[in-house]
Amino acid sequence: MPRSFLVKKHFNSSKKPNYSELDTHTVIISPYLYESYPVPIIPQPEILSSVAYNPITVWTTTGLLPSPLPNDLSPLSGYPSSLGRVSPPPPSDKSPISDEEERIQSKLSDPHAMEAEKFQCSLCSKTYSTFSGLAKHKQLHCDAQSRKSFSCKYCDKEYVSLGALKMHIRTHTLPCVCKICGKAFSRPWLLQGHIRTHTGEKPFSCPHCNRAFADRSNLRAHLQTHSDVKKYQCKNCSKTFSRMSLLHKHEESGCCVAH
DNA sequence: CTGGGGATGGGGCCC
DNA sequence: CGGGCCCCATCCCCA
Repeated sequence: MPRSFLVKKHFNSSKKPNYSELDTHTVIISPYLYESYPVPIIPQPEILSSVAYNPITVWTTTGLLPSPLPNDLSPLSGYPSSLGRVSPPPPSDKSPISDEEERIQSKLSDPHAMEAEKFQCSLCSKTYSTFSGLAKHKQLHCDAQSRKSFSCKYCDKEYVSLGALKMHIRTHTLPCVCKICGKAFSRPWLLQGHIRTHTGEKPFSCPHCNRAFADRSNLRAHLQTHSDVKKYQCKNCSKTFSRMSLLHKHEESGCCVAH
């Protein structure tokens, strides 16, 4: 489910950035974050398989989608397999237009080649028996290309800004690696939050009770339990819930059907 | 089945 | 433009 209006679903008419510049390097969080963790009981990432902990290689070497972090390497049970949700890469790499123009030029100079092969669009792989057919098709693409669009090479998502795309690509490359358990994250602050699960640090305290939380969102969810007013109401039975997910569960359990 | 905690993902916003 | 943080959402697990 897209959570941003920036995400565009349509797939053609994409503008490809220079991915060699987008691929980010592994980020190791400052060692002081690990100081309160007594003994690393799980192998350090540097002695673990580079295949397992270098997600970049997963897509570039296979082109398909095995799980970047095999389940048996995940030290913490019950992780939602977000990695498994990653969509497979598009079937073919899109080559620059200039390359294809070169190819077409060489075909024009070789009539036999023209008969033997079809003209293929570099953007959507559609093929045409004639050059003019391809040219017409590409005109449509050019119109579409005038609308700014940056598409991900790992999945079919598109973004209106390069920055948004770069941020998204981190969700594939997962450059932030936990030194303790080797789990990889897309952003440093996600890793920091994860490290708190090792250290037990809970910086977010509830003002109404003694509970503390490692994550602000979880504190916010907890605060709802102190509130008399539940934010989420079932449209059918008017029952209210403290969390959207609880309302969804309620609806899925058949309330809406029953009414 | 319900409610709540824990962990995580990911786009947006601000500096 | 990038990093850090915010906010929302989701999933899993357990009582």
